[in-house]
Amino acid sequence: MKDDKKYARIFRAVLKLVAKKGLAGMTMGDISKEAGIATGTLYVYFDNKDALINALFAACRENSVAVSFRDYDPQAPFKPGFRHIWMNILRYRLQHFEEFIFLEQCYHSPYITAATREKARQLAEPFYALIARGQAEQLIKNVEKDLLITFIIGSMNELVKQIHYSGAALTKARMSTTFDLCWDAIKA
Amino acid sequence: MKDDKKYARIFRAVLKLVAKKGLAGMTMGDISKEAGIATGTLYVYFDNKDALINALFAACRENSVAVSFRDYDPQAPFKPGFRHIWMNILRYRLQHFEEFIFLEQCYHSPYITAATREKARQLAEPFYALIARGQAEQLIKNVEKDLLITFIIGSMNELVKQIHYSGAALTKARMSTTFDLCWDAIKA
DNA sequence: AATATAAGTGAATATTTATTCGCTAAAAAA
DNA sequence: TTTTTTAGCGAATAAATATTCACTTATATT
Repeated sequence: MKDDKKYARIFRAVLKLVAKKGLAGMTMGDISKEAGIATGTLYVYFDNKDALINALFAACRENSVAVSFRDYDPQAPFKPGFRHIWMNILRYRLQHFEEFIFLEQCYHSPYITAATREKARQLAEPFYALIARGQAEQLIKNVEKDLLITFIIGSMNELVKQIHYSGAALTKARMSTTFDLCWDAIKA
Repeated sequence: MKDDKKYARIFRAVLKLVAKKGLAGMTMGDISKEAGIATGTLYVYFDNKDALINALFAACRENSVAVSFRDYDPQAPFKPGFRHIWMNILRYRLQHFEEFIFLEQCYHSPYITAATREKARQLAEPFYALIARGQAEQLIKNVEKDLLITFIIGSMNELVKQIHYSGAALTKARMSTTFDLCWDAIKA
């Protein structure tokens, strides 16, 4: 019986390796060694390297969305709700930096199939709904949602990298400051 | 005598291939074929694949900074000057999307050596100086420069990708709108 | 023009890496 | 318990890829 814990170990190994060597430099041998299993065992769990990466990508994307909306109360006023989600995302990406980098690497990689990509795109729906609400309440600029979302996510992603690599501590003050940048950009 | 035009052809081939197949999927054979030269010739111009990629990375980084400040008048008032630079960057990245993607791919790649990376970092100096001026004139929030720069660049990069992939035309109106998002975020 | 030096070639080689396979050990079914 | 099925192994194989090299062609030097 295939072991769920083994899937987890393989995934963890891949995340660690991608952060260190990039999708390019990571071999199946590296993965098996890092996971503490035989190379052949990887092929018991996955058809090949592509399948492995696609499976991990899908899992990470799904997880990412779930985490974003954790403890979000749709009844609460817009701005605190938005702030809560924004903080969720920032915190999670910083605390699971390897997962974040893996996703980033995948977006422009030929490993990810069109099908996997399309699934990932659909997961963005809740974010569009969120922005739509903000615009309906006239709290957010009436600008194309695509532009707003990319602006929000893009600035955050780069901030995550900057904070991580600079080794700066993520104080509450710094989080608030960076959120304010974002909010001032999009507020009506 | 080594031919400058051949360097250019090799570089152009790499940019095209990376956009299509990623740093990973691009072989030396691919490059020579795309550039219309023999595989061995690549080794006349570069020691190996790593050296080739590092050289192109350095060239692109330098070019990127030069382009950013093209026609910038330091005597002009801050906001129009900043806007000019911002537009330079956005336009260039959209018009030279392959170059942009190549740089993005390199940042997290093991191909890029620590030395190359350090050189690239130093090129960012003019941007820090620009932000410093804006803060001195009290036009820009008094927030850590690192955070501001990553915010500006991060949001722009994601916008470039979004616009490119959505196939949306880059109208003047859309450029103005996106600049306003950025300015509202950082203005004092 | 003759000679020397350097660029250009692409098939051959070396290396790296994904994948397979015969086997053993464990787990499930009978 | 015996049998069957499945997980796990890692050396062996196959495929892909970087790099070399003996040779040709072009360019510079005398």
